[in-house]
Amino acid sequence: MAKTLHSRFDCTPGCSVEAAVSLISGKWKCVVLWYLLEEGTLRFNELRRRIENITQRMLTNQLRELEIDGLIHREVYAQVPPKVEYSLTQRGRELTPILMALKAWGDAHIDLFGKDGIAGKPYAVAADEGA
Amino acid sequence: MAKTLHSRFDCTPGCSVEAAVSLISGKWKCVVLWYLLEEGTLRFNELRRRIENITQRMLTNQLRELEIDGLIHREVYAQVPPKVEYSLTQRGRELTPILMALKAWGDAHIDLFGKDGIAGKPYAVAADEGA
DNA sequence: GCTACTAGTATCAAAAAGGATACCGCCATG
DNA sequence: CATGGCGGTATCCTTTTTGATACTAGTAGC
Repeated sequence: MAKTLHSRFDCTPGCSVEAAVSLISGKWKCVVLWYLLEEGTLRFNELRRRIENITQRMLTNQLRELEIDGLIHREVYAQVPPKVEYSLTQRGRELTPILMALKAWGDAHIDLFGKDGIAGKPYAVAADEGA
Repeated sequence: MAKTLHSRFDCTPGCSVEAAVSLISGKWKCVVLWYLLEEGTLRFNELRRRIENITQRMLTNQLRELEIDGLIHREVYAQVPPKVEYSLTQRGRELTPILMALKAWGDAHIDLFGKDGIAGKPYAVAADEGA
């Protein structure tokens, strides 16, 4: 299977695959992206309540990084009490195929992740069908 | 755009998207996967020479993790000098759509990553087209 | 007056990831 | 005899990431 697709591959260090992965590698980023994809627009505490277990610091953190990377939009309303809404940018919405592919793969191989899921590390059960 | 896809989304903490991402989040993992996808089977030092800048320790490390996750196959030949061949498992090959989607996105938004690429952090240039 | 809500910060500590370097046995080559 | 290729380990250290906790300002409700 190797030789055929050879042409368009060029994963030198710093390639676009690496780059794209790095944008969604934060511990909670894909969850945030997923919720925003699902619900369109959410306020800070709405996200916080949905995600559960995430600390305020981490949520702020992940949101900031996603914003810096141009994947989400942050809308601040000059009110009191404060109101801040988060939504996907166009660029963020374009991640959809990636998220879908990830989900498809994850669902197909869900057996890898024991009952404790990815959080609890031991997703072993190596598959040696060789090459 | 939100309401329509609602049905098959269920990104609770530990969802399959998170899980899948975590398997390719290592610093060199997607590069390794890419090379194996491209070339089919490679020996340890062949990978090492291709990747450049990776230390022996990190390569061993990433390969071990990929093996544990069932994405690559490690074939040891009882020779001297030693010979160890790495290749993708079926499960690993099924990552292809993900890698492709990542590459497509990365290529489309390559402008995000300044001349120093992802390695040098500052991929700013936020895009505020709102939602 | 006390409480809670909003969307955060600040500070500290712990854990995980990554990097540098040196070393291993064994063989072939020079 | 020294060197290099092979596929790693072992050890130590630094950086990055994540987590826990406490704090902020201004308003509303009790």
